[in-house]
Amino acid sequence: MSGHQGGSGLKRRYTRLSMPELPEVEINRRYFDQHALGQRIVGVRVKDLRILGESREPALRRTMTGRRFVSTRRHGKHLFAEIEDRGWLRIHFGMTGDLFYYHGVKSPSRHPRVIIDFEQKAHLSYDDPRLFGVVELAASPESYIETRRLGPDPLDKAFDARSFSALFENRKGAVKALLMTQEIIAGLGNLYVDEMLFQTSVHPRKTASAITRPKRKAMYKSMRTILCDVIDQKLQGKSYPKRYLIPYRQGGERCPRCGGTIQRTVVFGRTTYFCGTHQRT
DNA sequence: TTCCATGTTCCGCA
DNA sequence: TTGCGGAACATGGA
Repeated sequence: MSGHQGGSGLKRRYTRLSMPELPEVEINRRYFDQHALGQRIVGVRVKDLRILGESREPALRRTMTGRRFVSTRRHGKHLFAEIEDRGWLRIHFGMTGDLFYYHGVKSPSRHPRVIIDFEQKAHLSYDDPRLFGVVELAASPESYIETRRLGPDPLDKAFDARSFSALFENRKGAVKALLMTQEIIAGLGNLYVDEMLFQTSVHPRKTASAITRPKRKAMYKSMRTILCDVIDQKLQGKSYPKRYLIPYRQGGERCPRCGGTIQRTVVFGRTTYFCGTHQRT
């Protein structure tokens, strides 16, 4: 993972990040580190109980109040924050989750679901208009990952090209389905799966096990590059790098790589964009 | 008003 | 066991 400090992007607010996939969760993790770590928690307010997952509100309040967050971790699209001597808080951002740190009485954000109060009127708000996210207590990241059988994180140092390639063995389904399945690899979402297939000229419906070893290696490199570059670009407040598919997700557009036509279809139940010319079956 | 949405889970079926 | 399609969740924006 790119370990350097976030730039001006971490000072963003109060505009939303785009929908949360791995890069957005990583940016939120650094935002959490910068603003919430080490501060004493004086209160927890749950504005909508539907966001809580397995945890109950009194348990959440009791566990966190009077404590501090001492570290964070990210695995896939899950953010874990360690509560001193009390386990962990897990945040999943769903489709529309986001974090806002602010001072004062009134939340500047529009859909606060859980607000963590710190000393001196500082607050961290978890916002989520669509309520698909989850904020709950967890024993540890490891236990959660094991219980949910989550696959490796794409940016984990120990997750190398060989391990990535091994995921394709005996998989008869579409490569897009493989990459989207969190139990196989945890953290890739619709947008970035389409992007890495586009950049490596792989058709989203191609049978995973039929993809050659060299191609898998290229996909691995593309995956890491895309995720790291997007994190860096977004931290700098920039848009997507040149020749990315992402800005062309409307269909009928010209492919920025080969001039072909960008097609729209559905794979694994998700809207899928690809270039009909250079991404072959 | 209708359609769409970058996530996840569950169910039925092959 | 694997794989796939569809529905459901809840809300806002184009």
